[in-house]
Amino acid sequence: MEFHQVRYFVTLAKCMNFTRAAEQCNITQPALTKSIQKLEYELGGALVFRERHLSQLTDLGKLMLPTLERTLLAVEEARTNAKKFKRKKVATLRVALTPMISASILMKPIAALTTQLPGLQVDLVDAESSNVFEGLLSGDVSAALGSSCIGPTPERIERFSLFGERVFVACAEGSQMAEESTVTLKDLRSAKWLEAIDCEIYRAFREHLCEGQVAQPGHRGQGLQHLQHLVSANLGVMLTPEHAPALPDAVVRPIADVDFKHTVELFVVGGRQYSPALDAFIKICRRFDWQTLLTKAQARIAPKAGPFTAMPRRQRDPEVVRITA
DNA sequence: ATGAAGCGTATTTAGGGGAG
DNA sequence: CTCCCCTAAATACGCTTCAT
Repeated sequence: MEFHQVRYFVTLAKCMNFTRAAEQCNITQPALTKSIQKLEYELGGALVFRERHLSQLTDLGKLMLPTLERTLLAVEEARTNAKKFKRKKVATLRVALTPMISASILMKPIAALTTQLPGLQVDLVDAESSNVFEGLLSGDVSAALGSSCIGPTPERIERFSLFGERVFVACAEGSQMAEESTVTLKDLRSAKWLEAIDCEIYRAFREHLCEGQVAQPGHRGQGLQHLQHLVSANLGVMLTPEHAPALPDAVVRPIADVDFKHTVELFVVGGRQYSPALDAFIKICRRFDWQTLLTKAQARIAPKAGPFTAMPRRQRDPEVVRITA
């Protein structure tokens, strides 16, 4: 079955006149007749009762019409979309963020990207650490931002380091923990601990530093924002990366006895031909001045948090644990 | 180069309707 | 009732395009 046969039949079904249908299809009447005959032969029965002024669809014709109309619409829609895609009017770039990566860091890169590719649509989606690579490999997302804490990647995943940063603790303004300029692991062990679900940073912090002792799980959330609201309501404390914007009712404190650092990385599938949007996105992310962005983030929280380097405390643990993911 | 498919022109076939 | 004209659909044949 050919597409033009479908088009001719649908046109014929609308006007029920071979000559007029042919005119509308910009062909001659014999050409239309032949096409309809061929379609009828292929479908195994007449589609139209030829009765001059009283021509009408046969039962088979009536049965076929809705399906063939949908086919025609689908093909026309596909053609339109293909044309738009060629003109880059509806291109989409789908980027996943693991739980502790704030979308705020992507605003300037996305602005730069849409300047380069007007009409580009960017979809930002949440991803859990355990299935972010699955999403990349299946093509569900084009790129992902996550932490170096995520560990080894599957063979086909390519990773680009964007910037290194420290990980702090956020607590409610006015809470006991907020009174000190730094917090200790001991403080954290006795605090109500808010945890991000399926998050590589939390996993690294718990497994490598605290040997499971910190976790007195309180409430849990799927990402930064959920936990930040819980912190603002003084329902517990959370880990927060340096780049993350803080809510007004929360303060950020360095962990005195832990120098917890990680690297924010960009993940894509290697060996694939990148779309123009993904190619541009990778280049922009790799060239972007992340340090300026981090400095601004530090300036935002510094007045409350004090200096980021571990501050001497009256009763601090003797040894500073240093871990860099 | 060749064959298949699509299409166009010219012609044929078939039915409806009006005039004589 | 018959003939003629008009309209609609089908057929014959040839040309063009395209894939192999």
